[in-house]
Amino acid sequence: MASRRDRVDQRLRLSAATWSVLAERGLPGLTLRAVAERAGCTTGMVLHTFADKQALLVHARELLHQRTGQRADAAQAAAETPGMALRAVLLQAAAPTAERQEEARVWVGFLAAALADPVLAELHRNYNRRFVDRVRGLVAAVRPDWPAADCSSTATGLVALVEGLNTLTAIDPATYSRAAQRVALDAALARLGPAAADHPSG
Amino acid sequence: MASRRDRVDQRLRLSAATWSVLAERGLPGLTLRAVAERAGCTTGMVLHTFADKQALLVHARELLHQRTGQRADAAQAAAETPGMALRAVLLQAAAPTAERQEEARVWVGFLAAALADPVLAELHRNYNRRFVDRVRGLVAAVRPDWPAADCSSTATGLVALVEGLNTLTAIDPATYSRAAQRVALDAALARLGPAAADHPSG
DNA sequence: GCGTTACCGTAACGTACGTTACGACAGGGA
DNA sequence: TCCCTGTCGTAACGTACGTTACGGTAACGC
Repeated sequence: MASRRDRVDQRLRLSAATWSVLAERGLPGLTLRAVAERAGCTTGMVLHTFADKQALLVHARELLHQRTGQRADAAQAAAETPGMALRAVLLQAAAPTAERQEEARVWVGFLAAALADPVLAELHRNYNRRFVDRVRGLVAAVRPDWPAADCSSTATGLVALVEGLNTLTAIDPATYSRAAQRVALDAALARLGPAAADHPSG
Repeated sequence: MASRRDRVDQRLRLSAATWSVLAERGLPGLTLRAVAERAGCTTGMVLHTFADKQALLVHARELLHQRTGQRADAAQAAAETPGMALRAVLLQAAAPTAERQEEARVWVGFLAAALADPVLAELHRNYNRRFVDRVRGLVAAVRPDWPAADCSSTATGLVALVEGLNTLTAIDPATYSRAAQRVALDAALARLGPAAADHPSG
């Protein structure tokens, strides 16, 4: 066979371009032509790498999940105690750095797309439940004395809070600043007792 | 002039149809033709009532705000204590009745649209800040001893939680059931002291 | 009753979309 | 070297969109 270019790298670049366009132009601006232009190629190449638009969307969605998962892993691994790990994981999921703010916009875009696309909806549910599981595990580590049901409900509540901070930050960063997010998160974590609130730098 | 039909009623029906289509087909499915079909008329009539698609979107967005505001007013007025009012307002904003679940989907659609449309974004910010103000006032009524800054941060946190419950319910009603929402909300309200948690029926 | 005026359905226009077909080109195997 | 297979840019197709122009129609003022 001839000129076997790096397909994996191409898929990655294209889905990153998808992401970039989605963050900048929103869901209506996400067209194959815009993605191709952003990636520096043509729509022909895009549809040679992905079967159709949905395949591109799905891959970009998986990429988003992969990145958030890796960052959560890193935050969790760097923490010294379960309480700090829980706080770090939640904070990085909601923190509005410039890069994260772009991710929040992309997240909202995929959420809206998922409302009309069963495949994306299934992905979204799976990824979110995985995140809930992660948080539930950390909650259980912080409060081993709690029954499983309490850990579960606490986890869903914390995830909902983070999700809400995410979406609200995407549309109104002025009201939902980084400081406001931290305060809201620490207030929720205070319910877990002093162990979770025990953090050095704030 | 001739046959002065009820323009106000027409605008209301059309924006309701916009809403209905948005809930059912999502943002990509929201076309003038779909709205016209749902409203039982033609695109010509739609564009005689509204100047263009964005005007229709704006009106539908205002209608959504109006309905949520009215329901919040009702919940607040029916409560006997400030604590119960706060809980009722937050619960009705997050509660996944069938009608409310449709509203949650519409809300997400408008949110995604606002990310690419400055006019809708401005509306969204204003309406959300108004809701935060409402919640802040209720928090201050429940805890008059708290400084304003604490009431403010508590309000933003509660709104973020409700918003997160809303979006997550829209995409995954199984995980975020009505019961799960109530538990998460009551857990957050418990931070305000026993006054807010004091509710008769649950 | 008739002219006028507003209303709204019909039909078309231009554009942009996702997708497809085709041709040029470049790298291995004989 | 020649062929052959895979790659990707080009160009077009059909469709659906937002929007506009136009004509018929029904109600008021006189």
